Amino acid sequence: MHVNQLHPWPTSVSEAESVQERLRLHVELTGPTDFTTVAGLDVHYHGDDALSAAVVVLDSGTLAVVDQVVVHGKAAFPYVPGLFAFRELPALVEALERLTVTPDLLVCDGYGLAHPRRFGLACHLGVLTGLPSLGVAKTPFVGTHTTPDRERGSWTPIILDDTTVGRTVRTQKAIKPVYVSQGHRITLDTATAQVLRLAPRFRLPDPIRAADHLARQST
DNA sequence: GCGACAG
DNA sequence: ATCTTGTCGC
Repeated sequence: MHVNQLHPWPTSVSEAESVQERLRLHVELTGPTDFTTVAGLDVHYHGDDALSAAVVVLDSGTLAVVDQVVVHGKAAFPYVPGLFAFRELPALVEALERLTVTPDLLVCDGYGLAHPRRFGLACHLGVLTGLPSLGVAKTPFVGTHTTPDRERGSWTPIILDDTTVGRTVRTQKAIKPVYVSQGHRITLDTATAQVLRLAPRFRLPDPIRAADHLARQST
């Protein structure tokens, strides 16, 4: 698939923050509710700045693998909370470009709207590709929230500056919740429903698990 | 001011 | 994220 090229690559924290402030204006918070194929994205780090970026496309109904790509590269930015996306973006974009199919939804490992400038990795990948996207994180990052009930499917809002920016979602009974937020061209209801549908058996959605496994195995 | 801070 | 041992559960 084709991905719009990244704008002048930031070389400082302030430049990276400017890129986020500019691109965030393109985020759309409504979109389709159903998807034929779904891509999971994840990155595995080795040593200093070496990394493997994996994308696995699954059939949305059967969860069978349709296509997969691994790219080996280097972190493109130092780790700075809030600018985490700049580390993995070039490798993930290259992996997406090498896909033979265009997925209908990107399921990203990290945050989307639940971000200090409302523009986490999931938003960034969504805007660059033009595809619907959502973020699933394993730990809280910004905002306040309460604990959801222990039943699978229960959730609570994540609030930042009096605005809902995501949800804690219990994907399995009595298992730690995940933190879901919108990326691009998707509603929070749809993002929540998709995460639950894609995580029928484990804490994390199958597309992310598949990408995680592929990135690890590729070492 | 200090610590914490997606991966 | 990674490092590494221990522990729990299928």
